[in-house]
Amino acid sequence: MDDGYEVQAIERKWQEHWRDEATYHIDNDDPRPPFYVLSMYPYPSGPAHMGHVRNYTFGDLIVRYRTMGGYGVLSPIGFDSFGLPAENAAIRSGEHPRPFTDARIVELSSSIQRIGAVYDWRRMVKSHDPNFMRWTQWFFLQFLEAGLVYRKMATVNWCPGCQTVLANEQVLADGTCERSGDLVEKRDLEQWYFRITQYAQQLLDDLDHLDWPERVITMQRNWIGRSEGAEFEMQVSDDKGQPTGHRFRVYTTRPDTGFGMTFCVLAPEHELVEEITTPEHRDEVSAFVARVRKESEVERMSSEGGLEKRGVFTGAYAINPFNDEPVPIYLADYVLTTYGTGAIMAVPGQDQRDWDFATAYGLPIVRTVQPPDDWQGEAYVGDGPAINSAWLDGLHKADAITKAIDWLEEKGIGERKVNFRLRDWLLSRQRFWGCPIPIIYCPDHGAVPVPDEQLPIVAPDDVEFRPTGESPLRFHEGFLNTTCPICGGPAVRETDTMDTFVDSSWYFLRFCDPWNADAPFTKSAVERWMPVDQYIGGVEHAILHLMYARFFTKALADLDMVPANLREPFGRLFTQGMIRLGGGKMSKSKGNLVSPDDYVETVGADALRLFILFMAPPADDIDWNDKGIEGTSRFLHRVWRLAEPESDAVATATGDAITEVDRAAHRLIARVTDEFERWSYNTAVAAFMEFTNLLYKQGSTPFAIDTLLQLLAPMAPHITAELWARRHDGEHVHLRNWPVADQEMTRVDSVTMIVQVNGKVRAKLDVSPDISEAEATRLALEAVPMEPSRVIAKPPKLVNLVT
RNA sequence: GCCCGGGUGGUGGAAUGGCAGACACGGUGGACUCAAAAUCCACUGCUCGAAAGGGCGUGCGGGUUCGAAUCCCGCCCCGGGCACCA
Repeated sequence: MDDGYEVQAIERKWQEHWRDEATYHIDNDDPRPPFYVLSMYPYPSGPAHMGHVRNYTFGDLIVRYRTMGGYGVLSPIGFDSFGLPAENAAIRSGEHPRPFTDARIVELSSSIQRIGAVYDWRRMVKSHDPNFMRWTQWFFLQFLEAGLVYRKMATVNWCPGCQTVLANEQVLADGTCERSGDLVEKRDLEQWYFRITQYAQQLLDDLDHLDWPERVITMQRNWIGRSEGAEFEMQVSDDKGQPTGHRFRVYTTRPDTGFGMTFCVLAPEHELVEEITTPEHRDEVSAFVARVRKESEVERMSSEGGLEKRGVFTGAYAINPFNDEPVPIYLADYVLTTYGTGAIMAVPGQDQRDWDFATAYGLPIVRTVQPPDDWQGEAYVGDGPAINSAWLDGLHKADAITKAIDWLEEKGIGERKVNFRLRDWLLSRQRFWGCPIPIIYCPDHGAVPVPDEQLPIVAPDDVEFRPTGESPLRFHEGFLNTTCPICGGPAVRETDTMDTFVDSSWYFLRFCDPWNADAPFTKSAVERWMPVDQYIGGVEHAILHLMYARFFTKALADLDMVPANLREPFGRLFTQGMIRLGGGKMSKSKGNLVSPDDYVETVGADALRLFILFMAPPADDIDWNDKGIEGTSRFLHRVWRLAEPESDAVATATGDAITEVDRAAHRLIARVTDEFERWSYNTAVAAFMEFTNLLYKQGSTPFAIDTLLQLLAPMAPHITAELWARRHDGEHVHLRNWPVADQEMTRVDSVTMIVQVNGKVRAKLDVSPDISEAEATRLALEAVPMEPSRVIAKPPKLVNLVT
């Protein structure tokens, strides 16, 4: 269609304008009130896909909206540029990951710019930039000094596909790697950890003050997994109750059920297993322990059904401190060393799994809580009076728990204990393309921190990638060999690199002060911008990234590197829905990416942005199809023909229509502003369409058109910029203030009043918005003559006549 | 199993106790055109009816209410998270 709307030329022109004029560059001394908008920095995987377009469209429209609202908006972007895909490409091609990564960054940057998203590009941050790595390594050393980093030998999750260990958070429920999908194995390795558990309680408590989606908060809460209970000591004995001198501790959330303990279970890896197993059970126990050690997490968890095979009797007993009776000690694979004490008291009467185990092994079951009369089930976990429990009898759950713990404490064998499911964050990765851990191993001085002045430690360029996937750092003599910072003697470097989630745990702080060469940032720059006012990203980061970044922020505040009152990094979080294709996740590895380029090159970025906004509410997942993109493109052409000064497609309103149209414009301001605040972008697009349709019918006014252009400017920035410039002598719509609705003008003269009979619509009347109840009733009865027994009048909306 | 979401026309969706289906896609018909595209206009939940008009309708079954897509109870289905956590 030749209406003069030359999409390609116009979009290119304005993108160049915003870039060359540095419209969205912001300085730290900007006089306007600060507002920090951030979309999660992307992994540079190449050109943008639809998920990026959606993410950056939301971010961009907020940047432009808040700027028009009078804020000095910080809108930075960076790249999460370390990671496995680049390293895997390097293994395939033999080429170093750096040029590969840099090329992907150029591609992604250009396609982000091509959808019209604006940033302060001067502030760009890249994880693999030595200026950034230096501080990532420095934070590691600061945390080490503060006792928030430690090294230990542990059984860890090993992904054979990625050839590296994984944090617990990176292993899916089915025991596979969240990245490669490989079955995760167990290995014993000496690894570095962040002591995130030290912040477990704070990470839990501070969730209450966040303006975050409820489901993300719930996911974090569950992941932290706080439970209250008691830990107490048990004496190992023979079958007669004669103590052997061994002791172990158990953790329970139900100390009130102690009288119902009829056996104990230790984890197969428990340190006491060897010592307490009696000679006649040794063979069976050894075989069992060996088998469990060999099993992967998945096999261990999936051995459902055959409970008989999941446990073994040690021959030893422990004395139940509540009634001094000896109870048998079993091993079972479902008891984990990593939670609680690795040993439990089993109360089959009140725990279904214990019930099942007791049934399978012929162990006694004693109920210690009276189930309700109509109770049909087996183990009863609900509340009720204690029974068979001597001095606890008759007490209800909460009181009984308190009394039982008091008793354990009085006896000096136990105490109240809070446990968390959250475990420390394993940060070592056996990969090349990551930020090296700045540690030197000296034969005499052990693990020694690299001195600050030697930072950053950057991996060498002359490396050879092995097809096995092993990190080249492990074989690079030049990198490996160094001297001990303490004694100067020969020493070797740590070859592990950091989890890339370390980079993303502080990048948002660097954006506040990205040019700083002497420090990661100044406190004042952080104070100015943080916390992020609006953070935007995918819900897939609900646990990993968002938990780690919260931990970092709290730790940095406690280490006096950011303002002490900065307890949370992201005040407001929005998690957008995913874009799928045919029901499945869209991803590069599945090869089902739909490229935005095709649409940008035809209907243009504005139409694509508007279409994605219009398709669904921002939080909803979208199953991609382009049915309808013609609709938003058609709409923009209608706007063009309406607003272009040379166009005569739409008549100018005359007479009463002028006021009517201007009033509608004021109502549009009120509606769209409200919808922007509520993230109801799909209905805001509908409002623009309705308004445009109205102008086509009623005729336009300059005020109506200008209002439309200003309100539409955040969503469709190019066309509105062009039309505004043409209408207003080269002025910039994005530099204007956001319009404010005139209350007087948003008033309507008449509204539709519904007349119902018994809740069914029988008539619709046009009435004044401030009609009285009596008048409304009179008009209703006039429209539907009858004698109601009751009248529900809700003027001016409706009158319901009840017979 | 537990915890969150969600289920509305042919399709995406709108409506947070008060006109169900805004807006858009698709479809049908018309105008313009030599024709097509584009554009513009009208209609478009199902059903009975020639029409006027009526009946039905928001996963299923109950309930609360003058009035329920919306609130409550029970169930079914779909998506996500957690899952032997003691």
